[in-house]
Amino acid sequence: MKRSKSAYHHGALRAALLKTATEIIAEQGTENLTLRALSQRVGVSRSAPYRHFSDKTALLAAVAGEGFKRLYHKMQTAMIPAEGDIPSQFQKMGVAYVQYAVENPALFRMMFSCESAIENQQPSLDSEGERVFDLLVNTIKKGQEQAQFKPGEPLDFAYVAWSAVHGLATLIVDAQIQREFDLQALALLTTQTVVDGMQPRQFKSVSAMPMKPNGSKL
Amino acid sequence: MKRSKSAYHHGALRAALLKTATEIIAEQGTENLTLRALSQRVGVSRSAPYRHFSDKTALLAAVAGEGFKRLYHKMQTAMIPAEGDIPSQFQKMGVAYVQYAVENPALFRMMFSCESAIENQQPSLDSEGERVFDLLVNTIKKGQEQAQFKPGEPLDFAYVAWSAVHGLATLIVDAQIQREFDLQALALLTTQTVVDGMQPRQFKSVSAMPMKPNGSKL
DNA sequence: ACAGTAATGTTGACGTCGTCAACATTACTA
DNA sequence: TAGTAATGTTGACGACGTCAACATTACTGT
Repeated sequence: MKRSKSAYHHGALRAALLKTATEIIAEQGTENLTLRALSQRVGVSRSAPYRHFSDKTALLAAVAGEGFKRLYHKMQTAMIPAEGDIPSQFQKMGVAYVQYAVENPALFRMMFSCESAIENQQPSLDSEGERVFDLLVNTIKKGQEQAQFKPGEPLDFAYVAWSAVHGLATLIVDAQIQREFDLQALALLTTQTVVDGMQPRQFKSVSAMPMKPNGSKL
Repeated sequence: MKRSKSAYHHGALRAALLKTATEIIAEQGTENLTLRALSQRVGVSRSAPYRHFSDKTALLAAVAGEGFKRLYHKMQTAMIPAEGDIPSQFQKMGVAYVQYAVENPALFRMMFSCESAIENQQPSLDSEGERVFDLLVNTIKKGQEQAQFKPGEPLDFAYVAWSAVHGLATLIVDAQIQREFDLQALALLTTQTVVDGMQPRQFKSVSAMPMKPNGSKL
């Protein structure tokens, strides 16, 4: 642990690379992240990262994994204060999701563009993302048990809800929705609309129709 | 138009570049599109594209513009058969949107990742996208006039609806939702949920959901 | 304590890419 | 028909990701 003398070995290069890469991505965007510039900024030579990551994509995947971990944490803590009120929990998760994207636009974009490019990187990436999704599914299930949400396959509704907030986040991050807009209000309206759309019909007549439209694989 | 003799001048290079670029993007993804490979495939030398596009980004922007044009057309024709029934029009637009993304995953992704990178390319790119959006806003306005949708700023609801279908499309395109899933049904459920969420509070329930238990692929 | 090996970091080099300048060829217009 | 604009080509440059060969340090068993 002698950090003073010969600094030939960095000591915590992997972590430093992840941290600095995240910074550069936030500052200049993922497409402007260069392994050489990253290495230089960390104070190491250009091909040192290859001792810790098989290639650039693997490094990005690791950064994305960190991003998912933080997103998961943010969503989880956001829904705590709404304990008991499922629709409110639901809404707070969604707003936190959008907020995370607004706060980390380039990272957020990279998180979802890199996963499909990698297909099957180390499991951490997928599993982190799945934890967020499970959180959503479970909330929907609980809402259905409490008759706050209409019946139906929770997985399908989870995808619907995820689509709504993910779409809003993506549109903001891709500058399709100007940041001057009241994004907070828009996120609330989006989640509210989804919640309303999932609400069971108050005065139902003949509908109900426990739809199970998912008549295909999976 | 002597195409037989000396083919020093291509004649329609710009169009050929756009066409072939679209093909390569569909085949290998945008990140694997190379100006050199594109030029070679068109049968022209590597820096010929620079006579028609200031740089690679400009070419991609033009391809994206074509993509928006086709998306707009697909949505517009999709809603025609549902004339009069605003919610149905609404839903058909959304499903067409998702379907377009499923059919052109790489192009769809590029269309939205390139726009923010370019900021202010030629106006065609933005305006094409705005035409799609205007279509959505007008449909919502009409729906509100007919009391099919609850009152409120149409622009906000348009963003909500756009977010829902765009999110679904993005998640599919980014392989977050497996293609084995019944995407048609998911698109219908998504649009239906948004429509329900935008419905004014009332007692009667919506008629049966137009779910086709059949079509597993769009 | 120390040799030997694994881990980690460096340097040089290669191939590919986007891009530009200089040049060649063709189209078009006065 | 001359001359200029439009279009296409070639050579070159710098930046990038990546690898092989090498240098340095950490760590292990004895």
